[in-house]
Amino acid sequence: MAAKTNPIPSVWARRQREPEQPALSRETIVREAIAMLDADGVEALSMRKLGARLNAGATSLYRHVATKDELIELAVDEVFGEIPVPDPGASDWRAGVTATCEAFRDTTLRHRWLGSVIGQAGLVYLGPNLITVSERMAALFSAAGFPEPSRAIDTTLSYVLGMSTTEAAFLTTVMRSGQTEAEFITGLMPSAQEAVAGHEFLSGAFADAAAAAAVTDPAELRHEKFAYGLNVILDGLSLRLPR
Amino acid sequence: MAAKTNPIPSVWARRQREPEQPALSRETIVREAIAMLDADGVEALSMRKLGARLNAGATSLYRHVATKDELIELAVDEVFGEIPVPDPGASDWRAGVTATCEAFRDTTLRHRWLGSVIGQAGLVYLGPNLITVSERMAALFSAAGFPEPSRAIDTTLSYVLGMSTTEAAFLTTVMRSGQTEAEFITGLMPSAQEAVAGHEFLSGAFADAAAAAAVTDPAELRHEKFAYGLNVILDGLSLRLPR
DNA sequence: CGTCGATGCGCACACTGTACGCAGCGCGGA
DNA sequence: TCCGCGCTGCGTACAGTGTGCGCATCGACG
Repeated sequence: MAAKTNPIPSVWARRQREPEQPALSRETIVREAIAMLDADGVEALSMRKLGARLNAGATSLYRHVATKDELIELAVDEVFGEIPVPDPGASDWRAGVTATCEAFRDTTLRHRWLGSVIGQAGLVYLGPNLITVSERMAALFSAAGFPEPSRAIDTTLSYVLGMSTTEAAFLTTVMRSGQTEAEFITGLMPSAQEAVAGHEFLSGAFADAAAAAAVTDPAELRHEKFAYGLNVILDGLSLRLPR
Repeated sequence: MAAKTNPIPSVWARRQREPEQPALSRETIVREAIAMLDADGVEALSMRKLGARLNAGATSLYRHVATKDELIELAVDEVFGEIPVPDPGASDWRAGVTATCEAFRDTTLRHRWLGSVIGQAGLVYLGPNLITVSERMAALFSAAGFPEPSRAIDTTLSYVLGMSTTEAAFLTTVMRSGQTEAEFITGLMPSAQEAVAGHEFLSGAFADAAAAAAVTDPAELRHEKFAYGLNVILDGLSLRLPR
């Protein structure tokens, strides 16, 4: 406080204080926003809290980012940058596409807010990283001989998006409950049981699911479910390969 | 105002005023909420505005609905009630599943906010109408002889959800622009062109898409894309039918 | 007629995104 | 060396949000 009311004696001492503090920049803002989103979800991200986290006022952020929505767009494209897509020729097209889809799923599960905001704004972002992912997937499908690579991309990514979003939302509610996934599931069973009561076919499916949950790690079950659907799609696609 | 400060003379006259006004009930609240959501999207729904629309105060709604999120849950399940699922035996299983998925898509496009809120809360709603849809789809797949109907359901619905969500988000931004879909697309082309410049495969796909857009109704193109992916999935599934 | 439960409402609180105008710093020109 | 200007950050302010709380009213029932 004394330094503040009388800045002269400490002025150049303070200059040297934090040479690594990069002030405010679009990159640090986006990075920290992603950290907050990862930690507490999309409704916990507020400009004031983000500013505080960067030792800045809320409105300072607006020098680097036009609006909160734009910030989120930037965050979305940033995490799309985490998705690696193998080169065609590095392997079987199926292996390449599978790896890409798995990476997409991993990213969505690592950043569980992705599903919500994509639901609000769609995949229409056109951010450079998403474009790169698309381009490399197109290369994969083209090299495999698919006549309409973009159709294949749309089909696969829609599936991956829908499934991962559902998974991410589920995991979010699990985490909010403070329980492990297995605990949450067993806790949910009574009401689920009741919900499917009287529904002939669902009761059967429910029984099967309960049996499976009793012996297998829930995360593994989820992954298996994801892989099943992905294989269905890849099978369907390969029927469309010429010859 | 006179009537308000001195209510006596008009009191029983006023009672007869609007005998059809059902006061406030959970159903009317949900219905009106859906209307607001349809009109202006999820971020335009506020308890105060909804209350005003029902000639009520904002907090009155809380007598019938615990929280805004719960209200949205109710709205979601309500619109799921619009999805008809044919009986097994009414037709080919493929036709039945296709009809269901088309209905799901139609509902999502009619209520374009669905994608956003499902992204936030997942398909974990367990509302009665969604359960009914699942049950009837399970019946469809079971009757066709699928050994694991729930796997088939998860795969198809994930795809439909992902694709419809993306479509809905796109349509929302189109509407916000005040243009028709075709206008919007042609307006978007320059920047899209620029975005894919330097990306070999995407440029090809872009050229194809532009050519197609020039001769065909965009809505039809979207539907075709949806149907393509759905057929891919159904093809993949039918490989899993026992013999 | 008296009471009670259900319903609606006004107020208040904490919090949001963001427009606006001011304060300070560092740098280019005189 | 000094001046001025543009860039950055901040404090204040405004309109709007979800919702807890306690009061007023009103219909039904004992």
